[in-house]
Amino acid sequence: MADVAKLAGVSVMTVSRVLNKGPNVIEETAEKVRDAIAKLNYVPSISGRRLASRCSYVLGVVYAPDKNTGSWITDTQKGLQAALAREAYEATFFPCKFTDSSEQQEIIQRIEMADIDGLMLLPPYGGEDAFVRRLMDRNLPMVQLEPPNLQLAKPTVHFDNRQGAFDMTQYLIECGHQRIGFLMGDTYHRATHERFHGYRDALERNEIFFEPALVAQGDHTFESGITGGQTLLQSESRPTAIFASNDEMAAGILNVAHKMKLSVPEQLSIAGFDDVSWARKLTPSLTTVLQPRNEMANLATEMLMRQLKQEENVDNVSLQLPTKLIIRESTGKLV
Amino acid sequence: MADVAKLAGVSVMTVSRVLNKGPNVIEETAEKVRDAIAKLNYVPSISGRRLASRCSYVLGVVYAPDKNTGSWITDTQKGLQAALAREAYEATFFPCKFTDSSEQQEIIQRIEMADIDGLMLLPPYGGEDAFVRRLMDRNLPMVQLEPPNLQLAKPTVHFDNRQGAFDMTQYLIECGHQRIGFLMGDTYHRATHERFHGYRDALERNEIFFEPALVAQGDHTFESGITGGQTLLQSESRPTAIFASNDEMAAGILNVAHKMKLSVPEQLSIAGFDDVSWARKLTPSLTTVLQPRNEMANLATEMLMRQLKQEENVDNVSLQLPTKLIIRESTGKLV
DNA sequence: GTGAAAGCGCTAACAC
DNA sequence: GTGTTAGCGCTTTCAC
Repeated sequence: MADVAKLAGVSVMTVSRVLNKGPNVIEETAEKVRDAIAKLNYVPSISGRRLASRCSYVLGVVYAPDKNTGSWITDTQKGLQAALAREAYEATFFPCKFTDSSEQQEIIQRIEMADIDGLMLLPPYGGEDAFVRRLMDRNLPMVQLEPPNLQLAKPTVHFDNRQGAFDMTQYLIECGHQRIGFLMGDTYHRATHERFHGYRDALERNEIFFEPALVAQGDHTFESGITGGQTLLQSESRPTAIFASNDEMAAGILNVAHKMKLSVPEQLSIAGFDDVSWARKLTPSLTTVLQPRNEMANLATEMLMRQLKQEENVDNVSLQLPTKLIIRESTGKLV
Repeated sequence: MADVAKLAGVSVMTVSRVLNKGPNVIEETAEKVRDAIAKLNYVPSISGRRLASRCSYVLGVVYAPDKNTGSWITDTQKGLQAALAREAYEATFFPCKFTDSSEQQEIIQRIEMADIDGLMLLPPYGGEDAFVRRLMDRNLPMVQLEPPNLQLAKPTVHFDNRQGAFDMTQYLIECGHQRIGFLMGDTYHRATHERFHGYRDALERNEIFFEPALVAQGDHTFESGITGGQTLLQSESRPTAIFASNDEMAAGILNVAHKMKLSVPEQLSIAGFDDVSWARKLTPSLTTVLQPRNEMANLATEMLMRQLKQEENVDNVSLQLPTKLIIRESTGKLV
């Protein structure tokens, strides 16, 4: 930078101002500086800037690679990176196993060491989790995506799961289904309850009596889709449609249906939730509820950024995003 | 750090030495320093270290989120993060669209700005690509994962695709198949040719005459699996098994088979390559070839690290990793 | 074994 | 509008 200043015949301060698009630089001077920069092939040192400005221009992202079997990470990264590129920020990732507290301690240490300006929490983190509370104590600007618990998690960006599930159930009913099974997800997660509510809302709206026997408990894994699917399909009064609380489980039910020689959707409709990247690649392709995850990450990043720049206090912001019904081949009228 | 030094009654230099596990610190002194660190809840500033040591402790990863429909990124991140955690390094990601050269210019700028110590290139990058060459000119330590072209890409870590494809074809033959279709991937990619070679090797070994009519051209997408599958299955002398050059395309063929009411694997065996995360969630679950991608990333990271530490010159290293046959439900004997 | 001095490349604060 | 001074928190170098 000193070289640039010398070549441009100005002080380093002016160079710095040009670089940061600061005010108080006359266009003519700025031009000279830019010329010098180009001539010297100068690239500013982010480390120097970080140290001097006490700001790292890095956002941390905490996620659980093993739990996020959906496209959470990939989708999130897309939205995140789009927002970051605009602001010349970077991201650094903290993969967690989401298991024991000794790991939590270690992650917290890594986060502290990493020198980040803000933190983004992906599911299954969030809410009242001891882990999150410890992070909040560090009072690092933070935003939680689709947290398991909404109350204790502001600021947050989350989906309207209830409406999404309502839409799906309503659609299945309109297809002529009256006996609609529901495969629940992990009960500790907020979205699970919301989706179940949406399902019940739609039944009620259509004056269909809710039958507990049509509900099975899963845990969001493919395997639980298989066992849950078996439970529901082997019962005497088998449902004509099953709505699974996520795509993984729906894939498991698809597998069960195949083995029971039930053709989908002619004899059984199957729907999922999430629209993971491979939902459309299943056979038959899966009807599901799209969560605009990259948009979520984009918005969350912007929120974090506004907070960092002190443009806005977002402590109480809780942004809710709509979902979208994606109708594919796995659902339809009974034949 | 100055505070720690004062409290421990030593100089900052000694604190630094303790932190970096440097030599020339008597255990007793080190203990005092550690106590002070604990008492003050001190966390060293990575920015200060970076600036002073002219080393960022960050590795860059270039990848194409839209092209990597498989589990490349997720798997790679696992292996990468495991290796990084050991070395107290971080990673920063550069998502690319892999399209026009104006984007390439921009990415190169972002890479320069990012102040990274080394670079890891994920497919479809690598080889003789102009983009890569420009990166190499920066002479930043670099390692390429499964590059499209091996010759111009050292150092590299890649899979033994030919052997993997041989194993799969051999297995299909042992299942009793004689007419085995092959769905090719993008021809610009090295792995495509290797897999095709492996397929032909196995045919030859078993004295099965190679029939060009049994080969269709795809481009690694699900859609090309559908069109390719249709081509192969609508031909008069339809194959009894199809080996697709990746899982995406195999999923497409599965879809075609379903629509043609061909039961898999009773009437048609279908195999893929890659073992993406959702291969086992297809119905029937997909027989495929596992690439230990996280191990690859782990090894690549270590190579890069050794290079950074000048422990080893890896300029000519080209590490080849074995693949593994994963037999699931989509293949079997003809019924 | 330990410490003092200098400086990494930048920006904050203020002076002009 | 622009420059000067000081210092961010660490490591390097060299002296002791």
